[in-house]
This record gives sequence, structure tokens and C-alpha cells, in this order.
Amino acid sequence: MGCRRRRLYRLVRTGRDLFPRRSAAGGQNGRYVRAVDTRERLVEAMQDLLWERGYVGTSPRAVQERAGAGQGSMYHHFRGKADLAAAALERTARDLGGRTEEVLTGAGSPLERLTLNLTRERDVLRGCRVGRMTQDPEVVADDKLRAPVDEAFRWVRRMYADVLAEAVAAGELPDTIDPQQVAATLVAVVQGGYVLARASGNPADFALAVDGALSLLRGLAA
Amino acid sequence: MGCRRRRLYRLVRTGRDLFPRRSAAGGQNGRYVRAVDTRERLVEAMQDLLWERGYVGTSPRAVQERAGAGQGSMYHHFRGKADLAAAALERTARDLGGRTEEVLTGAGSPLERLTLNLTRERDVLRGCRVGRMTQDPEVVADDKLRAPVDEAFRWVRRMYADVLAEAVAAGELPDTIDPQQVAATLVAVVQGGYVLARASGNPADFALAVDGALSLLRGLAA
DNA sequence: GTCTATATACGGATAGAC
DNA sequence: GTCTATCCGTATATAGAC
Repeated sequence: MGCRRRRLYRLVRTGRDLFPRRSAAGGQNGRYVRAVDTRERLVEAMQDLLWERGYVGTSPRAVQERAGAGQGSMYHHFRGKADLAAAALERTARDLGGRTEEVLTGAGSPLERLTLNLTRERDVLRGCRVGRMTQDPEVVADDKLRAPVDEAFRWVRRMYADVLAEAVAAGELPDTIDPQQVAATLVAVVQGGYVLARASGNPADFALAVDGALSLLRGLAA
Repeated sequence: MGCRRRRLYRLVRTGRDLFPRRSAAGGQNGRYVRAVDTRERLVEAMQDLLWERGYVGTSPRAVQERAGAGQGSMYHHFRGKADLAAAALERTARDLGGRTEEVLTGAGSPLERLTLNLTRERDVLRGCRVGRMTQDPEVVADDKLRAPVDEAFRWVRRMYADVLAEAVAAGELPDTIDPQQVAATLVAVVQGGYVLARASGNPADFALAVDGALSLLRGLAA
């Protein structure tokens, strides 16, 4: 009976059935519907919690509750918290790099693509899923956890630098700029923009910082 | 005897004598020597730990150990973890604002002062004591904790904007720039620079981002 | 593969002696 | 003002049934 009460409690907290039918959803036909697999749900839950609360602020239990999975499942699929977090971080880093690449290699002139990526819709007050991790002492201290973060930033900075070099080649920017340097600056402005916005609680501060950077770039172009 | 063992343990972990002599150090003659007062040591220990581990990552016990104080002392001087953290954050925010003001209102032309503050010696890999807090969910959620962070950034941005306006008045920068906007950009570059450096483990990435921003500014001046 | 039970330590705080 | 003892809950993991 204590058992019954506990099950009900978990049902309420997670909003999921404790015993989901496997056939309810699926990834068949290449169409992604929803996470069905327990392992998959665990990874996604960890991704969310890392974003919201960071690594030190996230407990295995919280992950399990959000995933609608029990202790046993988590420790069956992963060696522990760090292992699951590593899987989640790799996923997050890859997703973010992919989205940036999509915009930066899309249509438009180099400067247009940069502007598009800098001003694209963002969940500003929730911060950057990847950049956030650099503030976590246990992530930075563990190479397995820091590696995906490091690679994501290298990848994004590389893409920015390439587009900036294109802009110079196209005559949109003077050849006095150092693409690698300005790429670091632009990526930093985005990361710092999140910081300013979260400090004030106002997303407009993100936009202000980014617009300032763009005005400096355009000042050079003129 | 269990008692004796516990004391020895604490001695080793904190590197402080459990019963420091009060007369060993002092703040007399206006010369600051070292924290003597237990309350003061608690605040300083919390400042350090907030910097290293953030709010969610810092336990009252850890603070007490670092301060060489017991449970009773902490709960005598403060209502709890949040109360002590608020005191520590106010102190940190004030210190940092003061240091920035010192440089930005010091000697040199406006642009020189900006450059000086952006390139001054920093403990880059340890990150920003204030900006770091914006990544902590419990700090952002608690107005008492977020307020000092918010105010510090307002204050610093205001000072940057003033100096930028001075630079325009002095003819060092064109009047096409928006001082408030560019101030947000420069503060963001610093905050983002910390993120890049911590991601790669390389302080040079901070310098790269800052130098890029300065090169954009100087491009306008020319 | 998933569940429940159990284990040891820590988190955050209170009580009350000295 | 400072200390120790104690409290209840959570963090992280293991054991072993089903």
C-alpha cells in the first residue's frame, strides 16, 4: 500500500504513465514523434536539466523523475551521473553546432548570414545550453564533460571565422580585420549577452549587446 | 576521542587553527591584515566558494570549514545559507564595481582608459565572480541574491557608456555610435571572453575576443 | 530492462550546553 | 558567540528480485 501511494506520487510529478506502452509512439518511417526508448528519455531529461540547473545542480533522481524512469533503468544504461551527462552534453553540443552551421552556410551574403545568426530567435533568459556548462566546476574539471563544450565552441568559432573571411573576400568588410579574432569577439558577445540579460532579467539587453557589435561591424563596412 | 579525531580532520582540511588567537592579526591603523572576526571570515569564505562553485554547488558545511567556524557561528551571524550568500554577493559586487570605476575614471584619454580596463590583468580561467552568478538557477530565482548582480552590471555598463560618450566628445570616436549599446557590447565581450577561455582551458581566448572588440573600435576611430 | 530495497554520506537547519 | 548533538531529507550508488 505504501507502494501504491508512491506510484501515484510519481505519476503526478512526472506527468507520465509509469508503465508506458512501447507501441504508443515511435520513430518509424524516419519521422520523429517522441522519445519512446527509456535510454533516450533519460538523455533528453538530462539535457533539459543541465540547461536549467547545470551539472552540480542536477541529481540523478531528478533526471529519473523527469524521464519517467526508475533507478534501475538509469544505472542499467549508464554507469552513473557523469556518464549520462557526457552523453547528454555530446548531443546538445552537436545539435547546437548543427543549427549554427545551417544558418551560417545558408542563403544570403556573408554579412547577412552573420547578422541572421546573431539576431535569430533565442530563448535568451534561459541562457546558452553549451556556454552555461563552462561555469560548472565539475564540468570544467572533467575532461569527458568539458570536451564536447570545447569542441562546440571551436566549431562555431571556426564557422564564424570562415564567413568573416568570405565577407572580406566579397568586399563587405575591409581586409584589416582578423577573422579569427573578430569571430571570437562575436561569439563572446552572444555568450556575454546571455549574461547581461539574465542579470537584468531583460532579454532586450542581449539584443543591445548584439546590435552594438553589428553596428561596429557595419561602421567598418561603410 | 571521536571528537579529537574530528578536530584534527578539520584542521587538515581547512589549513587553519580551530581556535585562532584573536590577537594574531587585526585591521588597526587602517591597514588590512587578515580577517579576524568570525563573521568576516564566513563572508570571505562564501565569496570564494561562490566564485569557485556557485550557489547551488556550495554547502554551508563547506563554508564553515573554509572559514574555520562551526555550525553555531554561522547560524548565529546569519539566518542561513541564502542570507550569508546575499552578504557575500553584495560585498563582491561592490568590490568589483569599485575596481572598474578606479580604472575608468583614472588617468588617460577615454579610449585609453577603456583599453586599460579591458586588457587589465584578470584571473581569466577562474571566471567572473559576478557574471558567474547569472548561471545559477537559485540566484536568478531569488531577488535578494540577483539584486547585487543586477546592480553591478548596471553600474559597470553606465561607466562604460559615460567613457564612450567622453570619447565621442573628445573626437576619439565618431558620433555615430550609441554609447549605451556599445557599452553593453564591450561588457558582453568580457563576460563571453571568460566563457570561451573556460571552454578551451586557454586564457588566450579571452584576450582574442577582447582584442577583436578593440580592433573594431579602433577601426572606427581611423 | 525495469523495479524496489537498502546503504552511506551530505545538505541544510535546530537545540541547547558552555 | 561558539561548540556539539541531533534531525529529516536528499544524493549517489549497489543489490537483487522479477
